[in-house]
Amino acid sequence: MKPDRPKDQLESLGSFIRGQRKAAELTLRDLAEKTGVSNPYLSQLERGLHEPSMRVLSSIAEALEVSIETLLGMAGLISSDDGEDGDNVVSVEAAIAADDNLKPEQRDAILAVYRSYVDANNT
Amino acid sequence: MKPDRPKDQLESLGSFIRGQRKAAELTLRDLAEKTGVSNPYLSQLERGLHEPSMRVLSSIAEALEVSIETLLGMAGLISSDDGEDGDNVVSVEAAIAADDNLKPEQRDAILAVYRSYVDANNT
DNA sequence: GCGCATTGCTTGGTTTACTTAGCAACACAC
DNA sequence: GTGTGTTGCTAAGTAAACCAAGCAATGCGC
Repeated sequence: MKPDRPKDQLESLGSFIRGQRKAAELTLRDLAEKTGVSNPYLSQLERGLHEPSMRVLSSIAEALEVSIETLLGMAGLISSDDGEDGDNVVSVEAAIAADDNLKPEQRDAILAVYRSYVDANNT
Repeated sequence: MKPDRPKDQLESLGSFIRGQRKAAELTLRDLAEKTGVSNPYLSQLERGLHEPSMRVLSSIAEALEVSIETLLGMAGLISSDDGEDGDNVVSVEAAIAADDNLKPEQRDAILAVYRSYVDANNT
């Protein structure tokens, strides 16, 4: 059984968002406009009543100028784990995905090549 | 107007997940069990038909042993900044070299593609 | 040939994220 | 006092995430 208490996490995420919003002297409607999320929903998020989607969360992160990792941490989703590097399973896919020397379409292309190889070898 | 291309992002996220799952030699049902997400929904995610919630995404990240940042990157949500640069060239090359799913000639081919991209972008 | 197990996928429904319209409370004018 | 303009919030509905059940296809043993 997982301890699983997303309730507190959502509340602290909400409080954090509210704090950041107030610090930036934004109203709910201001933030709604900047994020493209409706103000009533933002209100509910700040009170921990809902779990926002990635899209909403990243919009908020951008509007409030905090990193999305910070928000994810508050939501308890990045929590403990491995963030660090070291020797995590080095996968080609992960390395390519993380490589900012590549343009998105180049990433897709190279991944497609890679996958086609792996696929062919597995079948 | 936003360029609005969540479609491609979802598809590449899905492809990436599928690639990682295959690389780990897991079936959809295996992954479903590890993540607590139903296998039909995973199937749809891998085909880019839905945008997963943070909860689902982080479950998948954990099960596949990739960082959630990587998945967010594939989903186009971590987009811009994030600093380090330079030596992920090394890591991509290292990852390809260490990948025993690839045959030697496939390794060379993929490395050639990768280097040509990086080269083109740097000049 | 006939099972039967395992693969990925579709269908139909439940739950939950999210929006649009609107309300109560506190301001500052007049 | 009665506006008008804010603020945050509630209510009711729509859209989308997510699940349980089951189907078609492939593969292996008989």
